[in-house]
Amino acid sequence: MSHYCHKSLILSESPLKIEGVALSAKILIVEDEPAIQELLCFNVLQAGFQALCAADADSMWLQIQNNLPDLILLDWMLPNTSGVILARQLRSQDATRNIPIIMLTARGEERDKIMGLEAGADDYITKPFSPRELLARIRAILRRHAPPIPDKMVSAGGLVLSPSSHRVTAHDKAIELGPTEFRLLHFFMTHAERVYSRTQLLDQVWGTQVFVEERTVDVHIRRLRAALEEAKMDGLIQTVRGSGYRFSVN
Amino acid sequence: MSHYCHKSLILSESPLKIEGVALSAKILIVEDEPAIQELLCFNVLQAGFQALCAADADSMWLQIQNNLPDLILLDWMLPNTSGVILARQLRSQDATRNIPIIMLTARGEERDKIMGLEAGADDYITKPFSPRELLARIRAILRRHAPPIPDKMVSAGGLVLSPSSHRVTAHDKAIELGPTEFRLLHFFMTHAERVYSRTQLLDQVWGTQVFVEERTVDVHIRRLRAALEEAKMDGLIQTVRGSGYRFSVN
DNA sequence: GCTGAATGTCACATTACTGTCACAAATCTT
DNA sequence: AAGATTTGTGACAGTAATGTGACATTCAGC
Repeated sequence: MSHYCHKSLILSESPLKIEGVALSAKILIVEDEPAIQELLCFNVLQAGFQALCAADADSMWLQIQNNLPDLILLDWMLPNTSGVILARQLRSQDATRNIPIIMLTARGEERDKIMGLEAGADDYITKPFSPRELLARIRAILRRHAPPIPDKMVSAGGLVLSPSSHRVTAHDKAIELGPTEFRLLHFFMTHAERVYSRTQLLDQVWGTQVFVEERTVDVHIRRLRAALEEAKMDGLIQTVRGSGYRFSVN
Repeated sequence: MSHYCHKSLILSESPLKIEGVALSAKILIVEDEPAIQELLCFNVLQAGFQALCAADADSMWLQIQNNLPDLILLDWMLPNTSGVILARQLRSQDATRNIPIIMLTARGEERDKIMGLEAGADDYITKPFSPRELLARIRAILRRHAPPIPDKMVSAGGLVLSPSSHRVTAHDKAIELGPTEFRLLHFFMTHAERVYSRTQLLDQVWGTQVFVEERTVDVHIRRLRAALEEAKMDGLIQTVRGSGYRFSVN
């Protein structure tokens, strides 16, 4: 019989979001083996998600009817049916078409994996798996399938930067930037008219974990300047000798 | 049971600030291992922060209720729970949502680190760590989360000087100054209508460590005058023969 | 394993700033 | 008025800060 995991209320207090991943995401676990179901459930809850459980196809559909999940963990082998078939069925219905599926399979053979993916799974994971790996996959999938976050577009000095699409345009013309230069420009655009030292920029753009030379900032500033110059957007980043750099529309 | 570290009053005497970081910041240490807690506490206090300690989740919440910390050092492994879960809970409450968290983890694996960050930690540090590293991280995080210091704009005699953007303008027109001239003008604008000897200016603007010729002041005064004159701002700096210089709007 | 993009680092080039001097100009003293 | 003292000014060289090209390494994707 289908049932909520008994722990499902512990951690699903508030629907907060971190980095675009809805932490309160509902995850439907479809797995007939009780021990494994329990394990999955525990890990999923531990990570702060809501967990719904089903042991067979019927209870799965029941759960879905009650409560549309954000992601489905689907066992390859189920009583009377298989995960591949269920995946096909899920994909064929409008309501469930866009719910990502992670397939759980005991067999490590390449062919199975491919078949699972062809059947419509977004990812697969082979048993035995580490909780860490499982959760990493879940997060990755959720992140990928997250509804396009209302994009916090930033515009300054004729530049338009869209964090979600990772694009920068000047006069509707795209500017190609590497990841670091993108973050650097993003930071500058959201902190214009203020001087930042190399150390501050390293903290803000690179993070505190990495330790790179301060002069590396100069190099990236140069690369960013070069990219902006190519789009005829010179002079936006000014050097303040002895202090650092400043982004300014003047 | 929760408790204040017994040394917590020793070093938290004056609420001085360095580089915009409030040194009197309250840091909550959540760590069950007594030896490590003691070590953390000691280092944190040594650095001039206030330290609060908790050995488990309950005492953590108690501490928070009593005294909202500015930063939380959170152990990855805690009795009955984990730092990841606590981090999520902290993030889900309005009162604690914006308190930065540094995760302490014994495991060096990349995946754990990433998971810790995804859980809402702002930074992590792997045991064993050096006190220097720990404090560097703490300062960096505090610096990053510090409310942007309101820019202490200075204006006098038609000039506007903004330390944070490192700019001087006269009638909305920028005036280009070198570092020393900038500091000199900043000092004058904040100490107008008063005569300063060359020695005093050297102390205030150059610092007491350096030893340069007194006449060097004259040269910089001249350069500053030239820059101001170019912006049609003459006569702001007057020579008081035999005594020094004075900044005055007349 | 190969390939290409991204990145960090270095060495070297270039620039900006600074301090000092010599001398000119101004101001004071007698 | 002449000399003494103080300040203004232009030039210059040394130095520190920044710009720049090249290179090695890493890493994902194939």
